[in-house]
Amino acid sequence: MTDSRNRRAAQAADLRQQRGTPEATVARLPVYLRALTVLAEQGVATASSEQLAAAAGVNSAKLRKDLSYLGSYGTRGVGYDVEYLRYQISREIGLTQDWSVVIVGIGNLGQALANYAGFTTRGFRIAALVDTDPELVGSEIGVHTIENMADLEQLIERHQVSIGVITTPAAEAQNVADRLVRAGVTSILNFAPSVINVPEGVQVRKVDLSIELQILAYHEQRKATVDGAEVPPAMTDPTSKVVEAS
Amino acid sequence: MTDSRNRRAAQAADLRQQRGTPEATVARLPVYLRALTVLAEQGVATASSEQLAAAAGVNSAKLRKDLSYLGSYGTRGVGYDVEYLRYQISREIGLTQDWSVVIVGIGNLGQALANYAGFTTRGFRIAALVDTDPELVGSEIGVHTIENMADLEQLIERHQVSIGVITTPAAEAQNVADRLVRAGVTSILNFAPSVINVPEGVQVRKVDLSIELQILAYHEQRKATVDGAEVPPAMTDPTSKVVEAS
DNA sequence: TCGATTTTGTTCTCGCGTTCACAAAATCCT
DNA sequence: AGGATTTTGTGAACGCGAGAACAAAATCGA
Repeated sequence: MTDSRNRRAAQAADLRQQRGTPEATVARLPVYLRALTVLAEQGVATASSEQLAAAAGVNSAKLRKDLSYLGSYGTRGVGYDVEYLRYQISREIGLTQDWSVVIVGIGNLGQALANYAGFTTRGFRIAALVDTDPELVGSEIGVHTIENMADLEQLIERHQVSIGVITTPAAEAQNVADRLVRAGVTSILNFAPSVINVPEGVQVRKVDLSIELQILAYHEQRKATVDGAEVPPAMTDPTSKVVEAS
Repeated sequence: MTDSRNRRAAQAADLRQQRGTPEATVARLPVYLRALTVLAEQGVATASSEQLAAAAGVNSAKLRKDLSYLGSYGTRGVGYDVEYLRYQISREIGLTQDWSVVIVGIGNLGQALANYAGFTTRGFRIAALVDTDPELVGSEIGVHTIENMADLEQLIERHQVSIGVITTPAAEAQNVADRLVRAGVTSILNFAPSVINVPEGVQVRKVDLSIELQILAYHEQRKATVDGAEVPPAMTDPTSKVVEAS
């Protein structure tokens, strides 16, 4: 009785006051933001949860619940004011201020990211491009000059960088991450195909092309084997006892 | 009674026989595979779930449960044979055969992906690079020649492409996806910053740089506001009605 | 002014995924 | 040979997120 009352109270507190927006919701806010931007460009002033959800590719109940974590920004019977909601989400995400980003490793991918338009759009600013290769250091990409990896710490301090993007080979990713963290970076976006360890309180997100492809391959194979019933061959005797690796 | 017996039986069936590997597990298999490859290169023949989990950056119980969906490939008291497990996971994912991939949109990102080494590694083969820009068509990237978008369908058929990678601007992504699907592609990896709709049975995975950055920004802001207690300003009168936000 | 209609915000239920904890198997040591 | 030790495989509990469903608010029309 007291129990159920407490639980209900805790749940209600969770929902709004206790500053706890679920991770799953946070991950969708940028999607809603983009959908709203598209609608705004089309001149739409007000949108229902149904319309918004369709534009964002999600269920409308889920969208409403997600938005309810930010506050009551809709109007019953009417919908959401596009501009207003857009601003509120921007504010919640933290795009009302600029974040300085450093890109470490200016290979193919690093260059592509440096040129990526979506990067420079409101909210993020490339503070520096960094590489170890003496051939690259000093050359220019767009408006940026590639800086020397030796100066990483200074650059981070000077430009107040809080977000680091790692586009180095896998072997160097951990080392780069360590240096970023030591220099004060507290969020890392890792494109290198390796797991990196960071201290508590540092956010890491990972983007891995080959993992994505492999997940797709898994489903492809499932389709193929269900249809054609082609079963992959077993490995030649799983080692006599357990080992004697090939 | 009969109910609970049925449920228990169903659960047991789920676990191994009913060919149902949970999505969350599937998404981690590539990570385990990479960890195993690293261990193999270091000459490690056998690894415990604890070691493997550390290398993959996950909890050991989770790893054991994940692997149990594939079968009993470990030895109690000993651990897992690295080469054997590596093969089993490869087989489960579907890397014992090659998958043909087409990349549509050869801008900065498309070029970077085309050159990406991890792409060509075992399991995936770039069948074609495609773009609409007449300036690009015919030029070469590595061993590949950029082909005309008009020939997309023919290329897909000729090379038996089952996986499409979209690296076009957002505005064209849906159109490209439609054409890919109509031509027989059943898996899509979408780098364009837009939601794409596909029919049932077609797998889509989305990689979005700016969404990742925004998620990081959210957490950065949370850290900043918790520490410094800096509260973002409210919007100037959010439309006459709706509110008058505090 | 009052009922009908629309659409949000929220409660409730269900299922999935994570984690704990332990029994079952395999090895090692005496 | 047999007990001690290691480590897997899995049953069970738990927490989070998804979705259905509905009550509360706001508008509209008569």
